[in-house]
Amino acid sequence: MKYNKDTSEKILDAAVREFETKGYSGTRMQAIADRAGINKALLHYYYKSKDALFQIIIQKAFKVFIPKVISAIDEETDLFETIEKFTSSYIDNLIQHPRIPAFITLEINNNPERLLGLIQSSGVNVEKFKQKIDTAIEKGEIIDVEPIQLIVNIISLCLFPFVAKPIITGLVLNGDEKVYEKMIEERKQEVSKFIIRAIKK
Amino acid sequence: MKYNKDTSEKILDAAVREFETKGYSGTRMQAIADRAGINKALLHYYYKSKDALFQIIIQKAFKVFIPKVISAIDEETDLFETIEKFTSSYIDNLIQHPRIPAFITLEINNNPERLLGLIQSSGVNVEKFKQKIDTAIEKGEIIDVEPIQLIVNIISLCLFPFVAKPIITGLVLNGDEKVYEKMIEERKQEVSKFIIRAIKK
DNA sequence: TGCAAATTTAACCACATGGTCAAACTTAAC
DNA sequence: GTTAAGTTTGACCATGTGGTTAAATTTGCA
Repeated sequence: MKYNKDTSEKILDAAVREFETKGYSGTRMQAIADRAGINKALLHYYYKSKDALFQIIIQKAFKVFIPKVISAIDEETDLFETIEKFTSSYIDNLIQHPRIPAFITLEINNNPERLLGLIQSSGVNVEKFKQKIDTAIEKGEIIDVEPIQLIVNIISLCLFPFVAKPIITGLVLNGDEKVYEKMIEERKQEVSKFIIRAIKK
Repeated sequence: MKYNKDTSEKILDAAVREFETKGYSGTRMQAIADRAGINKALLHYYYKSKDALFQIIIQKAFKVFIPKVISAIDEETDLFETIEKFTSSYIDNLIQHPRIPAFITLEINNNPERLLGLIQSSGVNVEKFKQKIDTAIEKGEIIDVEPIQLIVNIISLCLFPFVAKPIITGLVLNGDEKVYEKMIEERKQEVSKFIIRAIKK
């Protein structure tokens, strides 16, 4: 018998919760242990250091997203369908893991090197998407846009509502979480409609 | 003679730098003192605690933005002009204070209560903007959109590129800061064009 | 110049934090 | 039940942290 899978999972769950809300430096090993219902020494028995635990969690977070992102872009469909598939599946994924964007934002601003390597080596390929945009422009399907601007727009519209959930809920929606959730759900359709309307000839 | 304005400013500058990049819990009083070229006791002589210093900096950050945001929305112009004025002046402001969005995002996810009160009491009024959108729909100037979705879209397109600067620069722009700056500069025009094209009838 | 107030400093404190360790406990196989 | 490996624990340590204090230095002004 080796590591107890159950305990190991419990720790990971607890650590994700703590890191996602408090960030790396705001998270206390004691808090993770408490949340997992174990003691600090056991925590260090399973994961040798705070840094190691953090690294593992970041990697898991990326594994959730990157493959889906890639598959949407890679498919041999036209630009409009790509945008539709990408935004809806991306937002859908984000609904299931809503705290990840804020977490990544937090940490990438704090320690860009640590995360950038991870993202870059994960195989996301923006070039392919740029080419699709260029092709659509040549074919006269969309207006003449700067591919980078369009890509930034798409990412912004998908991600920002998750990053800024407290601001949106508190400021625009008077603190109503239900309205927030409904709005996000609608965005699975609305975002691509909005984008396509903005670029279609 | 009372507090030395110069020293006080130097401390504030240093503190802003530290808090903006490291967040509240990641920031060390010693680091602020070092950056300001003074020692820790003097730091506490000017600002009684880390929390107090942080509070002052947040309030300053808000004072920079809120008034400009309000003035753009308040003007008695039509929706299209409001969007143009708002996005270009907002992005322009962000260019001058590029680290504030990430800073606010970090802290609002960490401690929503502390910041939300501040924002809410600052007099930002989303209702006025909603009404402008409703009016434009009634007049048939724009297609039938959910005002909240449009507002979230506008904010997302303005803010996200600043929040996610390291991701965009690293992943989409191959680490080229100059390209990033050029792209942001162009967004002062591009964002409103994009939005208006998406909603204009 | 002398003095009182403002400013700056080095040394210090209490406490929190990440991490360790040897001992105790569980478990499954023989 | 004995044993040996894996698992869990309380007590502990070194260091880093925000914050204090009393004494020294500088400053403006009579």
